[in-house]
Amino acid sequence: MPELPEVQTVINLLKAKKLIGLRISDVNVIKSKLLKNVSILGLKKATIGAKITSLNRIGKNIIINLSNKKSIVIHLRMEGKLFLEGIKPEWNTKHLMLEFILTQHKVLRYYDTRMFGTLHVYDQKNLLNQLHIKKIAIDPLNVKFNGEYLKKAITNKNKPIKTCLLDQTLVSGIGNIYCDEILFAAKIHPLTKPKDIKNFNVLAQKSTEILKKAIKLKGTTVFSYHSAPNTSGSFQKYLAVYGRTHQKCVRCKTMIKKIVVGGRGTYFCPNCQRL
DNA sequence: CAGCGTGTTGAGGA
DNA sequence: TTCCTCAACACGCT
Repeated sequence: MPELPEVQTVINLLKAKKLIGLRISDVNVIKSKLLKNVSILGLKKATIGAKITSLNRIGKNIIINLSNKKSIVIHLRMEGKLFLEGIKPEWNTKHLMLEFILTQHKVLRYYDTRMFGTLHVYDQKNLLNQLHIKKIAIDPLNVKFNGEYLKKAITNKNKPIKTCLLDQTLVSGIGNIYCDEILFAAKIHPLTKPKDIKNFNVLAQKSTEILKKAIKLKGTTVFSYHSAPNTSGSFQKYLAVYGRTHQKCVRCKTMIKKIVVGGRGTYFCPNCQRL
């Protein structure tokens, strides 16, 4: 379920395992469905021989910058996993889609059960002009993100606040789980229309606060998320509403309700979060 | 066996 | 044109 904290955790772990500085010596494409704007040959030409120089994140996208001024952009979507391993795979290879063979006997492997993930290759100088990258809004960790930004971005929208927070072109990084947690923390009903929101500052603060805490805890492990083999997050211990249908609200003991908003399962406390 | 799901896109409707 | 909703993607789990 990688949302911003899980994606950031993946990046943090890749850095901790010293991915930066390694050179790509070969590429094995097992399932080419992952490749979106390059052929297998194109990917090989663009990456073999290049050194990995830096890693960063745009919204939920992982950006791998190379010494030849190319960037590999990976989006994990629902179930993607990007692990830095040794020669021997440390995960079920049934869902292995791609391998970057690296120096120092390391292999960067991409696994994806549902094969929804995407990989693009761009020239670094063109990266920010690519439509699907350019349209991604700032995330709640950005210094420019605050109540005023949020108000400006969403106040004229006519869809539920929950749907707005999930729209990556308005604010990036938030997914279904943290969205419910943020709205609970801010005491806002998920169906509230943006024009009825009184305190955008609280909403913005809670967004930043919750994502930061989740990064500190290496993300949330529910469904199948793992940031690395043998590495789970622990934020799930702090989930206040997500997945807690028919359990008591941690604040007021009212039963948590589940509804569908914009096609997504949505958990909230009918007492703390009123329309 | 049927239904559900963490994310995003694009088709179609208003 | 612009905004919004919802099915579809592919597979494992309950």
